Amino acid sequence: MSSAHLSIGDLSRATGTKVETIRFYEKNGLLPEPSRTQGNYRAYEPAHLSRLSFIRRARDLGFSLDQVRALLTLSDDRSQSCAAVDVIARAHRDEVERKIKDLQSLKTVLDQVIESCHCNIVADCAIIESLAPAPQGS
Amino acid sequence: MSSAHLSIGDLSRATGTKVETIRFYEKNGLLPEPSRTQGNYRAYEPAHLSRLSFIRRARDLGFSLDQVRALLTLSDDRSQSCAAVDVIARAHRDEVERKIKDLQSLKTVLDQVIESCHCNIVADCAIIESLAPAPQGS
DNA sequence: TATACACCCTGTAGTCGCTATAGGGTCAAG
DNA sequence: CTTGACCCTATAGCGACTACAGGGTGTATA
Ligand SMILES: [Zn+2]
Ligand SMILES: [Zn+2]
Ligand SMILES: [Zn+2]
Ligand SMILES: [Zn+2]
Repeated sequence: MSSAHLSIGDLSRATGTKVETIRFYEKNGLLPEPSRTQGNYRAYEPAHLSRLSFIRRARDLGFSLDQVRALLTLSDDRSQSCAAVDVIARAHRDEVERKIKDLQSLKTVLDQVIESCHCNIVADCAIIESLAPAPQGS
Repeated sequence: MSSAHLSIGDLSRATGTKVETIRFYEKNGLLPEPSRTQGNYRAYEPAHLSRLSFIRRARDLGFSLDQVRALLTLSDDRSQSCAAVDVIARAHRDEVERKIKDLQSLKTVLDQVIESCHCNIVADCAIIESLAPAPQGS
């Protein structure tokens, strides 16, 4: 029946996840504890592999571990409304959107600062000047 | 002469930096240790305030503490060429640019995933489906 | 003078999502 | 019988703070 057990290294290779990370997910309640072999090795079922793939895809999409935990719980109760799923996904997208905007205005400032530097000595450097609040002298 | 000493709270209010963060900067060599009062309180000079402002502005622009440290060192030796300043600033801008691109393609995927959800039950949820690698049955 | 209160001190531990050791045990092949 | 790949636990580190715990200081007021 259970001849198809997978080692932690198998899961690692199958999902591109470091072995330590898989153990970390287990310790943090994202991946259920598998059974063990005689030699105390973790022996995973195919369901573990599915679950780990789910976690990794969600992580690749930038969901936090808390969000992944919530998504996993939701996906386990398949008769529920998916409204809660939608809330999590939209909240995450909004945050990504906000980060993009923040970084874009940051880049605008950086571009200006860098543009203003004419590569003289530090005393005249516009980059440094833009960081320093006021010249110390006078 | 030195009647204008500033307390750590003064620096905190003047720069919008938490007191603990100021002590953290000191411990990590970004802000030099100030003299102390009789009661062992930190007593800052105006130069400390300038330096802290510099740090904060650089942090606001997203420079890492290592980069800030380097910028501070460069700004202290005002006769140097500003080429090194330029290198740091451009490297940072490139990284910001890269992050924007990464987040934009991430957002594209999230938009697609969210768009595909028609708010039925979890069993049919396109968001969950896009995370799960394959249905367990069959 | 007591005491309340705001402020300061040190030191340590927590956050997030891993990653990297240290110091061992297991298992199959040669 | 030893090598080597794999596995185990436990702990500490990353970056950049933040949040205590458990005190001390300094001043205004009842
Ligand atoms: Zn330049
Ligand atoms: Zn310059
Ligand atoms: Zn929906
Ligand atoms: Zn849905």
